[in-house]
Amino acid sequence: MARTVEAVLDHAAAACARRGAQLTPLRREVLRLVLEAEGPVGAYALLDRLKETRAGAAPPTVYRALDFLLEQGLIHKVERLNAFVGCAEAPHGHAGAGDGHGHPHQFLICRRCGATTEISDAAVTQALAAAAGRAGFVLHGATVEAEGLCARCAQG
Amino acid sequence: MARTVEAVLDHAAAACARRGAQLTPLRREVLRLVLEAEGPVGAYALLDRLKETRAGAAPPTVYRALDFLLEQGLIHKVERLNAFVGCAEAPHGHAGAGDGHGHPHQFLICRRCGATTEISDAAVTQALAAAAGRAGFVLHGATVEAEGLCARCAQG
DNA sequence: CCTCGGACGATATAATGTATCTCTCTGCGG
DNA sequence: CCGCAGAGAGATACATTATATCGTCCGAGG
Repeated sequence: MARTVEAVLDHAAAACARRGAQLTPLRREVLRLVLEAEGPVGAYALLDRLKETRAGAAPPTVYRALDFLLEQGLIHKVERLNAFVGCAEAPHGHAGAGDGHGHPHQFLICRRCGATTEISDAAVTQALAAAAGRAGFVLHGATVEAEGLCARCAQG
Repeated sequence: MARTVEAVLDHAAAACARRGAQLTPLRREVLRLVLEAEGPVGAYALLDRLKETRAGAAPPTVYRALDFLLEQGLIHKVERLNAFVGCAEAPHGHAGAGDGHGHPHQFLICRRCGATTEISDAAVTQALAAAAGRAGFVLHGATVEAEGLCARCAQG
């Protein structure tokens, strides 16, 4: 897994460079922390972890890095949790499309175990686009976060 | 408009009573403030307004009332804005269904003027249910918030 | 060399949300 | 009438999330 994360980081750095942005050591470190987390992580949890290697880290340190990573489509914010997760599709490469910054995606959030799964369902995206269009609304992006029980928790 | 709000409040009180809950004067006052607001209102904006008539009001005062109103399906929370709006369908009467607490709904949020429109699109709801089912996910509710330009702002 | 802009450090503060404890009111059984 | 249980609400403190502001460093380009 550690190797995988490093590979994703390298890939992310290359993707940023292609767009004229820089995945600086700090930003890379924050991205690593997000990717290494088991699920969605809060900004202050990241800050605590970041402080282990960067004593001077403060809230803006983390938020600036997170903003950058969001813009680059490398992470997503889970609005219902005020937390962040790595983008499941970032390794496959894509840039600021569909969501203003990022690709169309949806989250399935388990209320029992907290597991958060990213999906990218075309039917949902299309249905929303159609509904918005019907209202004369020009769609730039959407937050779609489902709550319920994941397959594992639903069985138990 | 004032008459309309009062009518909605009376209707809401009746709906609560039917479910064995009470729309107390405090809760009614908070609901009134939400309904009178032009768009989504933050909890602390409500608190400030509430203090005009209830000097002792504190954060828990507002949050408890908001929690109650959410449970009763009389208001919704807009996660992207950390703000609250009256439920567009509450006047027509419905109770905690589809969303864990509330009916399935979606928001269209204008990034220019902040206008927030509630819609209830069956195709979106169904597409999301289908996608969740495919992942073995038991859906309880969903937050669907689109961002873009409302019809008015898109024209200008 | 200069200076300009982006990234980052550092401090402070704002905004949002909870925990907890107490008090009061109300209805109800003794 | 008394006292009790439970909901609603007051009050303080705290926790969490997010932003504002200012200063410094450093590399790119003139």
